[in-house]
Amino acid sequence: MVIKCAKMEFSNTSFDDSNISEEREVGGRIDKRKKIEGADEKYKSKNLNAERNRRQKLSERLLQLRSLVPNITNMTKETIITDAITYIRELQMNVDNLSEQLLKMEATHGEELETKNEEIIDTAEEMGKWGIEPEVQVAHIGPTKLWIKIVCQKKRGGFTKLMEAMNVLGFDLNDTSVTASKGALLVTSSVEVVRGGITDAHQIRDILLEIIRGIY
Amino acid sequence: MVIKCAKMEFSNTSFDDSNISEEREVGGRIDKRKKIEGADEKYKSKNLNAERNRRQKLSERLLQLRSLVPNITNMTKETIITDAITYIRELQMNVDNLSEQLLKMEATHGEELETKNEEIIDTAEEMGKWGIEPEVQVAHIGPTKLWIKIVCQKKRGGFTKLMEAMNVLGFDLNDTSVTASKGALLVTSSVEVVRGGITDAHQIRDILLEIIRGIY
DNA sequence: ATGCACACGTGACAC
DNA sequence: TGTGTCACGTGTGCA
Repeated sequence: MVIKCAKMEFSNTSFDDSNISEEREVGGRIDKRKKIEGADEKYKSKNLNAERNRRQKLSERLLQLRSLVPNITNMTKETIITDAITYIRELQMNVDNLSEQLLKMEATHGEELETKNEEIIDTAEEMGKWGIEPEVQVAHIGPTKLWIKIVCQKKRGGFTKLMEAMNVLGFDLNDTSVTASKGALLVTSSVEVVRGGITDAHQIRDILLEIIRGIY
Repeated sequence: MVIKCAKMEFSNTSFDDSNISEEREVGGRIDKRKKIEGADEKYKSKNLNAERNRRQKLSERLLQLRSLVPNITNMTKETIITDAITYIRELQMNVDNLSEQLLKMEATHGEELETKNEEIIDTAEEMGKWGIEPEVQVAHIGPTKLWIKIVCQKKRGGFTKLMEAMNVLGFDLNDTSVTASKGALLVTSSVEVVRGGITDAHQIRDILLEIIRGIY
């Protein structure tokens, strides 16, 4: 394989290469090739500048890529690309793991909700099977004393929420009896209204209805 | 800038280049430069093969990088690197978003746990302030009838868990009274043991103690 | 024909 | 000394 000498003979015009004909920076190094050049400057390849621009752009891109990759082993071209490859693989694994964890977390949340819904369905079915209907009764048994009867679906934490709600309403529970049976919760309670709490029976009934509806 | 013709004259030995002197694959294209070559083969640069290997390795790396990036705009070297850069940026943003979401989710979970712990501490402090101690009493009031008294910290869902546990133990709750006060929960219940459930009072007491400890 | 992208072989360095 | 990396200027095929 031989390249003909006649075709290789060339020269650059002194115009656009005047800035680099004297000294050229090449990756921090100085290309002193000009020192062995002859004096004849005649021919210039057409795509010389194009090739220079192409090389420059490519080097810039390579530097950009270099700046993106944190793990640096070497400054050489090949290692830049290799590091970029390993970094991309790392990032891909990272994304996979994270999305997997996120999916699991969402799945557990969905599971919880699902089991809760199943519980509700179960209790609702059971209540319906036994002809038990949600019910709230409120009756005055004194100026600040109330008798309350609640029949609702049995649900985890429902009783506690009911208790908290009644505390917030300003009810002081004197005595409470709870019976859980057939998927339903029967609560009878004698309460005393304190701190200017609500005393109107109908209003209390509506509020309690809202509460036991809000639980589900 | 001129490169001397004498220095550019060169040739390759027919040995290690015999496989490529006839035809060379260059990126899917065929380099037919050999057709204009002369017949003189004398000089070979020392690092010719080294440079060839270097270029080959670099091309391989570039191809690897190419295979990793899904979004393809062009097959050119520069676009390969550009696409890789944009892809890396995408992956980084992806990782950031995912980890942020994960952090938020974990934070909400941690919040819940924290509030639960705060609740426990509060009830424990309140109970201690009022001199209320956790307590479980079990007494026989018939062959298959038990009277149970439980004093424990008030905790969301604790009562329901207690009920479920007693259901699992084979207890049928005839009547139950619950009083929540001073951060404590007082439960008195008369239950009937069915389906060959446990009837030994001490054993039941230990189990109930384990349960109310397991709740927290 | 014109521009573009590429591989090639080479000299110059750096370690 | 050699080994490896680089930029360079080209030749060549393709759109």
